[in-house]
Amino acid sequence: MRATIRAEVTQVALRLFIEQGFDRTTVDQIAAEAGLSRASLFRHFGTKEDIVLVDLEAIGRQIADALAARPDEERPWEALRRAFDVLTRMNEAEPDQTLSYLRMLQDTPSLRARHFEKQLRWQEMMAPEIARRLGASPDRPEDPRPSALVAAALACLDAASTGWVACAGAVPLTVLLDRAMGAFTD
Amino acid sequence: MRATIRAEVTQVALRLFIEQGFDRTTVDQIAAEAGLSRASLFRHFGTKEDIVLVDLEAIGRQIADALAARPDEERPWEALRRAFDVLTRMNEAEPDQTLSYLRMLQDTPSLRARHFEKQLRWQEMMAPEIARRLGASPDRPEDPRPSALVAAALACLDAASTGWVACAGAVPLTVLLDRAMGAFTD
DNA sequence: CTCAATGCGAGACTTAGTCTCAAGTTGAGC
DNA sequence: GCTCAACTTGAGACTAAGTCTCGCATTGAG
Repeated sequence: MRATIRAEVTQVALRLFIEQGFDRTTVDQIAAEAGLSRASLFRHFGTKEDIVLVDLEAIGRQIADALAARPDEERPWEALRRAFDVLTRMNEAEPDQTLSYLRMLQDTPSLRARHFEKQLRWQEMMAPEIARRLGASPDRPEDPRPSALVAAALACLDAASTGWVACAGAVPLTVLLDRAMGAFTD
Repeated sequence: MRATIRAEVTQVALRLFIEQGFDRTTVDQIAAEAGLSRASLFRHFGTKEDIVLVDLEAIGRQIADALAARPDEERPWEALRRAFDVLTRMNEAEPDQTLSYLRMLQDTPSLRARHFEKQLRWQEMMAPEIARRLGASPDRPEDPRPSALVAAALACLDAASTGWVACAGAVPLTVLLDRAMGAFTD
């Protein structure tokens, strides 16, 4: 099964990355330990970074769905905040795992970079819904407000995550995210 | 002179990247056309991306300085907006050049990724000043507000830049940036 | 003029990522 | 149970980025 293989490779890679660091782990090593060839590994995951970032694709869809499900009368910023509950709930379900994952993410430049690319896709998934709520016509790409709002919300999410890792999860992510996103309405 | 060599290599690389695309241009080709060895090129620029992104370091410092020079009574968001005038002035001075530069940036994933890394450094340069203005104690890294505000402002800048490229520079960047950053205070 | 420091080029080496080809696996239809 | 087609895999060559070492040249201070 495609999904099973991928999940297993991701598990192996995650362990190795946390044990010895992302850069000191080669794709060959991951392939060997996961019991498949280098070539096959690259067929399942486009890049080394994707091995531990593929799931973000699905998470992005979940967030976008949650956003679309928010009531129409809710203001965009509030709707975005609530859509992120998909993530905060994940954090609270597996705090330790999430913490080491985020730590690895934050101090590995190439992973940070790819993660940002994934968030750009999240942005593309969410922006149309925000544009709709703003009453912006979709054929006016020069209106930067939808992208700006979504990207800013994601920036708040990143800032909150960084703070969460910095305090080792002592302050709940929801609180930090409220503080970050609340810095605008004060 | 170090700076002279670098500027010349950057010029050559910029031309090649725009002519044939970033990915279809090899570092060897740039080195050959610029008249220096591959090894030397990598001594001046850490990566291929840096060849056209090194200057962002200095621009970041300029923006941070501009931010620090804003009056104390100005609200953080407004101060950030004004600090970006450093950039909008650059855009207006060389519209065509900036346009093709931004176009290349936006449709080359690896450049986008590195550009984001540079902006993270900008964020680190600006955040302390915003923290000061918020009266946040610097030894409380779990306060996500300074990072959130700065990152959100940069997100607005990116959204505005994207819009500016999308309309081929028809609407001034300052207008788009005002619109993007104004989406929060409405 | 000498010596030390610095900068450069040559070239080997590692690793990510792509591509091709041949062998194996699976599954539908007979 | 058999066959053929479609898909998957592994082996291995290949490209290109980035690192490292070493030996040579240039230069600047004394």
